[in-house]
Amino acid sequence: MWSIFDFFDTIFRVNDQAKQALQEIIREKTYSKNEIIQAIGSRCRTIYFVKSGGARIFYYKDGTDITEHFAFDNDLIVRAESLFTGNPTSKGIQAIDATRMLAIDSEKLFHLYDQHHDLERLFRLIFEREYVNTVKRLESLQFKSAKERYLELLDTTDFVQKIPLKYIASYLGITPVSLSRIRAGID
Amino acid sequence: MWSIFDFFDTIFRVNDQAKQALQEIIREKTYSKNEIIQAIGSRCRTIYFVKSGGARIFYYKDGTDITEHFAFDNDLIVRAESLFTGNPTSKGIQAIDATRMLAIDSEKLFHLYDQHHDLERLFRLIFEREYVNTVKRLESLQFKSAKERYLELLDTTDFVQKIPLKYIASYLGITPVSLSRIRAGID
DNA sequence: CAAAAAAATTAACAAATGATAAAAAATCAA
DNA sequence: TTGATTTTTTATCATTTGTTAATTTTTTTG
Repeated sequence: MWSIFDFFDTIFRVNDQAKQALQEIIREKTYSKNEIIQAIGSRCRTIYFVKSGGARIFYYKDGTDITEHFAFDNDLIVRAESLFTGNPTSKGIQAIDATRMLAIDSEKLFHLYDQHHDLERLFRLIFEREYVNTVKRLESLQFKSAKERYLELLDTTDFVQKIPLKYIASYLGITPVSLSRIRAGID
Repeated sequence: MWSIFDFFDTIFRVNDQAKQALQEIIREKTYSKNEIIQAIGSRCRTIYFVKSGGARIFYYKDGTDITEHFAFDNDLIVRAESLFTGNPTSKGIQAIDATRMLAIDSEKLFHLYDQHHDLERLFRLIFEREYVNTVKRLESLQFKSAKERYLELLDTTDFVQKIPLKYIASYLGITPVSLSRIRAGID
């Protein structure tokens, strides 16, 4: 049977005690389409992995809903600026589809780091990967045109079909109208 | 006398053996203005902390020099997409000014993680902060206007005066001409 | 210091993107 | 299924940013 540990093992194989301890703080949760998983203004104290379905991190800028991040199969989803600082964040998490999540309480996990060096290493490596993804995305936003960014997204992300275009637009840093225009210009 | 450990201690206080082991792999290096510290195309195997002066991460997109990152006093500077993957990167590091750096060999450091849990924790926390900074910058690039981004940079970064405007322009994702226009429009 | 080179500004026009409104298409809910 | 709602597209015009080129200012170097 499939388990998140198959995925963890591809990153770093932890010893059995660590695995057991981690196992004990993992909970499975299900969300319906469009359900708010974590509210805007809350603190990030949960580390989610998408088991099925998908979710997004979003916030409002001048009343406009902006999608900052997408997550699908096996992807991690956390609001880093809160998780790693303890500060509340103006970002929320919402299910894009009917979604099953694995949820890890971050405070419990961080405590386990003291007893299980292996867990600290596993999650260090997981978050390093996430950090690298963020740098790549930065690069894309900094100097690529909206059209380039859209084509790149089509190219690198499976599941694009599952995402409403209005979410994709703000993710790319443009308006839905602009995205329509760009799509119309591609044959 | 001032030491980088004063800074490290504000993040996480490591035990004496760890401190000693880390001390042994720190080297001080000096660079002259505009000197290339790490060449484009190389692998990132060094973690730098700026002791004095400043540096930037840059790359070329369609022949145009783009600055991705600035670092000044006490700031960390690494090319994460290479450091954490082992892959070569198309980005380089250049001194903006006469600069003194503390340089840590990353391979040696990563090996020390096995013997010194404390060091793994210290650097995990350091890179988590850096990750949070990157997320903030992403937010800025995704939906703020060039003028907003410029004002934000003025507001949050000391040392702006030390940076040539051409570097600032590409950092903001705009051309130098555009930046001049924005500056002309501020009274 | 003076000449040369590099950086920054200004101007004029082009291209990309935003804003608003209306129409068409897709989705949702009774 | 059907009417209502939401999403996407299309169109028009405004604004922002890019491009090129010329000019001014600053920095570098002999």
